[in-house]
Amino acid sequence: MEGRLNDSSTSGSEFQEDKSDIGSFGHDQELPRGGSTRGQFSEEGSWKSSSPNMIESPGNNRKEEKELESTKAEMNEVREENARLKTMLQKIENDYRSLQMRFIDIIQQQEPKNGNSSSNNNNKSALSHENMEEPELVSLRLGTSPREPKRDERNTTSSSSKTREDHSDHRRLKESLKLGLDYNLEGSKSDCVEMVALDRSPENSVEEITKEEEAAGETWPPSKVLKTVRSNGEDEISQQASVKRARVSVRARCDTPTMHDGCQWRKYGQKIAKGNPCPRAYYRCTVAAACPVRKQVQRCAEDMSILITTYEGTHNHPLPVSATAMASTTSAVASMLISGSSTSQPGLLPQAATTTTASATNNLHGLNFTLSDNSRTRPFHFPNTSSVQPFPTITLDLTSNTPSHHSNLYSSIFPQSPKYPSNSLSFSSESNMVPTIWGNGYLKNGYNSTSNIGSVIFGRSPSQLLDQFNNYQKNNQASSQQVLTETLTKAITSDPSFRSVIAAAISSLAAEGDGNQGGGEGIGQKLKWGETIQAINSNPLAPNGKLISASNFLSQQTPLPFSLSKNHSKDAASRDQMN
DNA sequence: CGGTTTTGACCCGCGC
DNA sequence: GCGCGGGTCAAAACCG
Repeated sequence: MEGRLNDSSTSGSEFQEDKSDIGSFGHDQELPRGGSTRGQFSEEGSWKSSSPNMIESPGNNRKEEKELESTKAEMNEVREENARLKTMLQKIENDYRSLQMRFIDIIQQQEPKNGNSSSNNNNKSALSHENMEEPELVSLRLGTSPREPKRDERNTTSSSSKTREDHSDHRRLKESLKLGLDYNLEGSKSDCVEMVALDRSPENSVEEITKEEEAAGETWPPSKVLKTVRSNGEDEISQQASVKRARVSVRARCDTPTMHDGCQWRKYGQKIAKGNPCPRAYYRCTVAAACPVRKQVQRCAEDMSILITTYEGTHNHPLPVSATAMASTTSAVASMLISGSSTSQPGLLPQAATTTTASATNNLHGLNFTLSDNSRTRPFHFPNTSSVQPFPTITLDLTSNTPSHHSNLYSSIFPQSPKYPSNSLSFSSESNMVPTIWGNGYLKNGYNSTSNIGSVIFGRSPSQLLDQFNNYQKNNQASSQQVLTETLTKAITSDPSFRSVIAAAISSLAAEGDGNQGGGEGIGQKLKWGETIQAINSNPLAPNGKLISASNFLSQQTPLPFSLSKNHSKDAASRDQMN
């Protein structure tokens, strides 16, 4: 897979067909594994050419042998690194456990004092209290609350370490914990709702960053805000906002006009995009009036059965459980992109940043994803989307059973326009792990507190994912959700790579401090995974107490201070202002 | 009647 | 400056 993007960015669309099978190639999953942790594979012409599809002439055999050797060597390196990462993860888990215990102790001590002060505090107290009772039942909200960013400065040292420092400040303590990880008892519906009530929109967070407002999510209207920002020329704000606006694109086979992702959408526009006879539909989330989330839906011109849904923004409201799957997935993936695209690029993909190929592929413990830097290369045109991609875009491809095309679609579908010289991150369900499953519509009770829907289903083949997806669409039954939950739990607990991914997402969310991602995923995003959460939460911790950029953490184990890329923010900002 | 969809117009950025 | 294309707006039409 990895090679595909390279190919796509350098060779043009002709390669799409040839390499389309690479993804299903047996060791495809194996090779990338861990490769992402370094980006060593990024310069691999060798990497990609190891693919059988590349063997088109006898002369290639020799070359291929060499490449095979080098690839093996790389694999060994990667394995070693994987081992290191596992060790590190283990250590971090232990750290987290101790911190968690400490936190519980603190809560227990503080609880009697604070009693019933404010409603919010009540909520938090309740949550904390519940955590004490069942600390292992943790709900994870992959989005940071809008407010978090503000506290992020404090919390860049990680929520955990923060708790150590501020024993006296109960509220801050709780809030800091809320930042990267919301604790919640899954069993309590009301808790879920209230938790969400604490959520604030990402954009709000942006505003709050600058205005230090304490107002709740009322100030939301994103477009309004943006317009105001535009008029006021507050570039920084808009930049910050735009930085967050990574897009997550999901490709899946779907017969219906739009995928059922559990959210309510209102169509506000339709346009025929150049190069694709199929109209592109624009939807807004209508679950909440001011929800900034939008999605674009368009059929793939190459394969009409493939529906490309691009999500942008973060929900600023509680989501129905059935919607959290997609929301949390996109949020997590987007946050990975955001964090990785700016700061980690040099670390992750040194080659990508310096070579003309400007595209590199990696694999995250079997989670294939690709970082492509098209800032220098002119991505070949793909008929489906000639549209400029103002924001970094991640593609989740669930069409891996597609015999062709898709291999290169990641790069082609979302050619990073020169306009936005950032990395794009693509996931493929071709890997043995990954992606997403959707719920279908609302559950009867709105929020199903008892079903801890895993939003990301790993350890399944693409076809399995699709099957599950179809099941979801057809049946919309809690039973299948239960299956998913189990699958998720299993995957999470058994596969450190997933934990790493989630850790990346969380750490990036926390590290960004822009509070964008999260708000909304709120309640529903409760990943029931017991101790796994520990690893996730602790991963971001760097030795120096600072949060590691997710990608950096994953890629190099080297704690690097997180910083936002100005390039990104600027470019994205200009786009943002359009809204 | 309220919410959603449709659809032409409009705005904006970009490239030439 | 102009045209193009993407994205959004908003009035009208549609629907349950």
